[in-house]
Amino acid sequence: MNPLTSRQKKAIETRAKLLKTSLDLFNKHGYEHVSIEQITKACNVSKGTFYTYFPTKYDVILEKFKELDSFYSTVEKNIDSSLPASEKILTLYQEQMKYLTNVVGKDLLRTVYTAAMTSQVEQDHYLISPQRMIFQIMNSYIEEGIQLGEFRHDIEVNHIQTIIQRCMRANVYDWLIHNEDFDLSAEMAQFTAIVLDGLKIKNK
Amino acid sequence: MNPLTSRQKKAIETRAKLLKTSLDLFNKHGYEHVSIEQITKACNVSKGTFYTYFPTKYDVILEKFKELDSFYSTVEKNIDSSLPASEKILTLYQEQMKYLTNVVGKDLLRTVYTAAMTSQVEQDHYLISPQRMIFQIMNSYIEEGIQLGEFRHDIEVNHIQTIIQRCMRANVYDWLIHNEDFDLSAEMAQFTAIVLDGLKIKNK
DNA sequence: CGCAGTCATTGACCCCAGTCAATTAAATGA
DNA sequence: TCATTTAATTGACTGGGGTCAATGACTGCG
Repeated sequence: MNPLTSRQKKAIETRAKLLKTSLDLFNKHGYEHVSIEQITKACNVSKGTFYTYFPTKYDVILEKFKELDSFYSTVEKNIDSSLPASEKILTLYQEQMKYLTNVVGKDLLRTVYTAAMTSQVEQDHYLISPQRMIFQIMNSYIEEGIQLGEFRHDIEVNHIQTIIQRCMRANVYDWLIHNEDFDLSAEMAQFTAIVLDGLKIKNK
Repeated sequence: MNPLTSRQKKAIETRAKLLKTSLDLFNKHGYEHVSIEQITKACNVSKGTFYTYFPTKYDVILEKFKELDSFYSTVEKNIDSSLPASEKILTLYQEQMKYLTNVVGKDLLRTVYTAAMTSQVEQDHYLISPQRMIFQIMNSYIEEGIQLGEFRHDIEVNHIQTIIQRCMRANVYDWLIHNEDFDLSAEMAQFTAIVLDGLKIKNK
C-alpha cells in the first residue's frame, strides 16, 4: 500500500508547482533574470518553501538536465547496430546536439557548464559522473570498435571514452561562449570526425 | 611632456593598490571568498572607489589574465623554428599548460572560463578574441604546416586554428571541472597529439 | 588670489541568493 | 476526543555585488 497523507500530497504538489514555474520563468526571462521571490510569488508560497525543496536555485536546472539521460537511451535504441562504432558515435552526438540546441537550450546548458566548474563539493560534478547513461553507451561502442579492429588498442577504453566526451564538451563549451553564428551540430560533426580519425587504426 | 597632477598620481596609485590587494587576497582565500569590502578595507578606501576603477569584481581577474599574451611571445621566441608545425604547436601548448598550472592557477582560470560563458555583452569574450597573441602565433604555425605539406589543405587555416584552440580549451575546461588527479600538461599533450594526427595528411 | 569646474571619493541604498528560529497545521496514539 | 509529535511553511535577516547622488579636495583660469 502507498496511502499518501494529504500532507504528503500537498508537499509533492508544491514541489512540482515550484519546479514547473521555475523552468517556465527561466525559459521566458533567462535563468539569471529570474529571482527566487518571483518564482515563489507566482506559486503563492514563501521564499523559504523553495529552499525546503531545492538546495539552491541551480538544482532546479540540474533536475531538468538529468532528463538528458533518458533521451540517450531512446536514441541509442534507434541506432543501426550494424554500423561501425565511429558512425554510431557520430550519430549519437548528432542527435544529442539537435536536442541540446532545440530542447535544452543555451541558457540552461550554460548554467550547468558553469556550475560544473564552480561547485565546491568534494566529488566531481554530475556532468562527468560515470553513472550517466552516456557513459555506458559510449563504453560499449568503444569496446566494440576496439574488438572489431576499428580503433587503436594502444589506448585504454576508458581513456578513449574520456577523449571523445571531452571533445563533445569542447564543442558545447565553444557554442556557449560564441554569440550566435555557431552551428553546434555542424561543428561537432567536423570536430568529432577528426578526433575519431586520430583514434582509428591507420591502414597504410 | 607628461606632468601628472598630484591628483592623477594619487588616482593611479589607488588603482594599483586595489589591483594588487585584490589579486593577493584572491590568491590567499580564493576569488569567491573575497568580498569587495574586504579589498577596499585593506586599501582604506570605500566600496565605491573600487567601482570607479573596475567595472566589476571580475575585471581585476581579466586584467591579470591578459598577461598571458606577453607570455606567449616569450615562449614563441624560444621555439626551434626548424621543427615541424605540429611539434611547435605541441611545445607551445606544453609551455602554456605549465604556466597555467603553476602561475595562473585553477581559481583565476575558472573565473575567466565562467565569465566567458556568462558575459551578456554583444561581442564575444576576450578568451576567443582574434586580437590575442596566441591567434597570430597559431595561424603562422598552421599556415606553415599547410604549405610544407604537413597538414591537410581541404580545411581553411582559420578552421584548423579554431579546432586546435578548441581542443586546448577542452583540456583546460576538463581540468577545471575535475577535482585534483588531472595532469593538465599530460592530458593536453595526448589529446592534442591525437587531434593533430587527424589534421595531418595521411601517407598511405 | 579666488572662484568655477572637474573628478576622486564616499557610503547609504538596492537587489538577490540563501538561512533559520518561530509558527502553524496535519498525523498519530492514547 | 484531545495531547503530543512531526513536518511544512513563513518571512525577517545576513552577506555580498553593484549603483549613484552628494561631497569636497584639487586644478587651472582670470
